[in-house]
Amino acid sequence: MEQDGASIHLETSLGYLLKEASSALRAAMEEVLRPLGMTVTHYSCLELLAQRPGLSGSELARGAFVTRQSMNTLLQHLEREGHVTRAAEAPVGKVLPTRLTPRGRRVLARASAAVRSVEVRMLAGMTETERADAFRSLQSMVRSLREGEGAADGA
Amino acid sequence: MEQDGASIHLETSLGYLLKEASSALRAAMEEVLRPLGMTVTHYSCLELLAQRPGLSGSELARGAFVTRQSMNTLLQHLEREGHVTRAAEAPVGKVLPTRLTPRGRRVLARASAAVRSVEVRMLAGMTETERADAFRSLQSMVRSLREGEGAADGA
DNA sequence: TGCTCCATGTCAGAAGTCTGACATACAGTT
DNA sequence: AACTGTATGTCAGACTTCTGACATGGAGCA
Repeated sequence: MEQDGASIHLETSLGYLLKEASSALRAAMEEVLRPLGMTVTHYSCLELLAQRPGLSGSELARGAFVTRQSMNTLLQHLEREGHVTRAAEAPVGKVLPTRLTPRGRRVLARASAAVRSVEVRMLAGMTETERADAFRSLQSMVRSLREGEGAADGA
Repeated sequence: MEQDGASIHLETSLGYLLKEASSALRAAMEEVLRPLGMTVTHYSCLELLAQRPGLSGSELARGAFVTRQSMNTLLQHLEREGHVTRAAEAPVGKVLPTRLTPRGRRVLARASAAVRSVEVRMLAGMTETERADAFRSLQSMVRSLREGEGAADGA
């Protein structure tokens, strides 16, 4: 409620601000997705599949920024609800291609519109310059962070 | 790994990029925090308390971008470990001020250094212009998203 | 004063995500 | 061909966070 601002270097931290922005976006997305019975991860998975049909579970996990175990759980859920289909046998290796069903496509259409409205609102409050700056600097951030990661987990 | 580029508008979405950057930052932070036995939320709470002693649970929750229920759970945990102390009685209203213990301060010092190294790495990969651009545009994003939050009209 | 509205702290249960572990499949090397 | 390394899918269990609900304390107003 009351910011003195003086001693708070969290307020000047780019990392903190990034988290704040991401949190605000997520909250806004969840707000419009909830009436549709969907979560953000849910939607991300479907959107990914719409744009790149046949993605594997692991690829979807990377695209949605969760572990492949979490994505596996989600996929089982989505398959049970008839939103996606997975090959019973792997055509090659162990990779199981996943695809949207017509029903999944319908659900996604509504969700996509809802999410788009959020992104539109976000962009509407920014100048053209700010949008370009945001894109460039965020890409730079990702690049920097990925560079020195190697230590812990693979890939 | 390979972008066909044509149909993937996720790659040009500012929202997706924001999520990607945030995810990369979070992963990098968790990687350096794990050896210290801390999580990001854990650290956020302590850092908040160091900079604004006496914050209430709800205020901490907002600062760490979690629900007050989650923060409550975390605070009980932190109190049991002797990292923070909470007044048994509310001096005013129901608000329970929380403070760091000397031990909490020591733990935070190490965590803070680790997190700072991540932020330094992130900033090092960006030009001075990019940093300023990132700050300005992210603030703009947050502002836009917060504007229409309560009014989740039936868009 | 009494009433309404809002914020806080907390409990309980549900849901989601993560880590750890294992078996399998392919590529590259020897 | 055999071995090593990497990647995938999956199961199991633990942990974290969330939603829902309730009681309490204070501010504002009739």
